[in-house]
Amino acid sequence: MTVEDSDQVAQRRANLEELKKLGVEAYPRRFDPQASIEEIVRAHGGKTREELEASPITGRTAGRVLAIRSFGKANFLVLSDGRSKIQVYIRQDALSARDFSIYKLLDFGDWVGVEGKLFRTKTNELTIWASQLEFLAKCLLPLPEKWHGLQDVEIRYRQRYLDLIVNPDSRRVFEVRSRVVAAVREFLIGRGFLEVETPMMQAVPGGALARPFVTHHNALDMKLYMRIAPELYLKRLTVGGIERVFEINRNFRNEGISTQHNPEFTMLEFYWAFADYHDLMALTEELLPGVARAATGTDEVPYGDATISLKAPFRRLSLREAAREAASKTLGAEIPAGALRSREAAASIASRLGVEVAPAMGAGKITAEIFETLCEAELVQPTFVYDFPTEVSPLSKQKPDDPDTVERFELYIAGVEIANAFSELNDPAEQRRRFEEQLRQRAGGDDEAHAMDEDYVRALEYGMPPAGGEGVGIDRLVMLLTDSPSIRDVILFPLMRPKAGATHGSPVDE
RNA sequence: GGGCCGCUAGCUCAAUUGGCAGAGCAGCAGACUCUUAAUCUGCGGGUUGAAGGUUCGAUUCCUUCGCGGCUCACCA
Repeated sequence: MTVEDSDQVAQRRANLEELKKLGVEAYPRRFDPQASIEEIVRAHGGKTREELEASPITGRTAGRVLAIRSFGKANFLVLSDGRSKIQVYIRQDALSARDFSIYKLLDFGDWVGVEGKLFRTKTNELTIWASQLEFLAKCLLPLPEKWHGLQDVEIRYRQRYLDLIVNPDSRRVFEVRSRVVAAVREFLIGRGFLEVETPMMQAVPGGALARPFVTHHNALDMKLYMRIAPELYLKRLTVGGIERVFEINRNFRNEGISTQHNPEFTMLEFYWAFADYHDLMALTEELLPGVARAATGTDEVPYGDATISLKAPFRRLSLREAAREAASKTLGAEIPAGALRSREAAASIASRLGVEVAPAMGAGKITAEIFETLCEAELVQPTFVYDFPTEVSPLSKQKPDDPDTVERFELYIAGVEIANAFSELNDPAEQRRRFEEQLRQRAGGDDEAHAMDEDYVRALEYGMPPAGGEGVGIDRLVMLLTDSPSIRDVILFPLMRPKAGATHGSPVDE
């Protein structure tokens, strides 16, 4: 039996028909609430019974019916606007016969508008004593149970609207998310950054090492890629003289799905002319605690069993040193400094650690693998991991005294990479060499290696100012700030495999 | 893609060794003029994710498939 033909739905349809017979419009055009439920509760929730009697207040609001408690001639509704709830007292002798008939035909989930004086019941609950009841929309399908709510995570993700109706915590997560994005914008705009939008569909997908989604433009008959990063476009804008620029938008990567990965995810990227990666660390130490306070009220957030302090300064850890120390500890033998610089030594250490080494991987990539395997999960409190091998960083600027190392850091919190930043490579000749090296990697079977982008190199030839650039995973930041274990908990409509027979989202224009 | 786990009424969950598929909430009928998980009385509600197999008999055991969760790999 499907939901749609259950007896409960038949009953709801019958109640709707009864309403129509009474001359009640089933789907009226509008209602004019004087205030939302949230606003009424905020404005008057602190008033005592005596205060409400002394200076009567009329409330006019609307919401979804989440509970009905009936006593014959005296009845209570609970209305919700998704954030707050308010009780409505439905008394037969206070309402017109029509309005009381509407009450009797209500089902859980229906939308109604009410008007009446605010008072406190014997049990001291703020309540609207309804003098008017308007029917606003029918809920034809039964809602999840009122006490346990909706537990089935699959339905929570597929039918987010149900989750939002019955699980206030879910609503809270997306309100925090909205405040995070707003706070990031405010922070950057306040420091002179210009917000822009760059192409989501690109002929050459670049700016990250990842596999793209492919699509096709009919009129131009050309292959297009959903972007994996906005990086190369934003840096073109710094060439154009936009010295501080940022974008908050979606990236698309055709890779696995996990608690930390959704195929489309939201990224902040910003570029700051005349700054380097040290400046970016300092800015990040301001940005994150500020955003946390704006979104949640605190910069010390619970996450799982841990309490994460986002207060500056963050710990700093050299990637090679972290990998060397962790490997020494795991193997029980001190690895000499510099050993990870040699491919032979690095490969030997990796194989002893059980880290897989592909033939095309150089010392740098092997070191990065060792770091990810041994260290990542241990970095619970905010930690800048800095100075990456050049091999894994084709767009970053080298250190002046060490061409095998670039000025790059990643910020780890709760074992997860939250941000990735570097001093931007702006030497076109060196950039071309890096792209060519990536092409060799690609020829060697690495289909995540970076593609050549001739126009980007040309842009650098016009002169890009020295700049620092950083990407921050907004979804992961929101996970952290809402204590959410899965990225799907912070994305309203995460990608799900369609159910067999489902028509939702099927293409109609082919 | 691999491994492990799950899928039973609208929702949340039971069901002993393989032996009549149940409860609470929701729904329906009734009582009740301040309840708040309201209460009380009575009544309906199932292709146990799908298809096969074993068996006198399958929610239970076996096979395949679907969807999901966790995890490993890849990645941010």
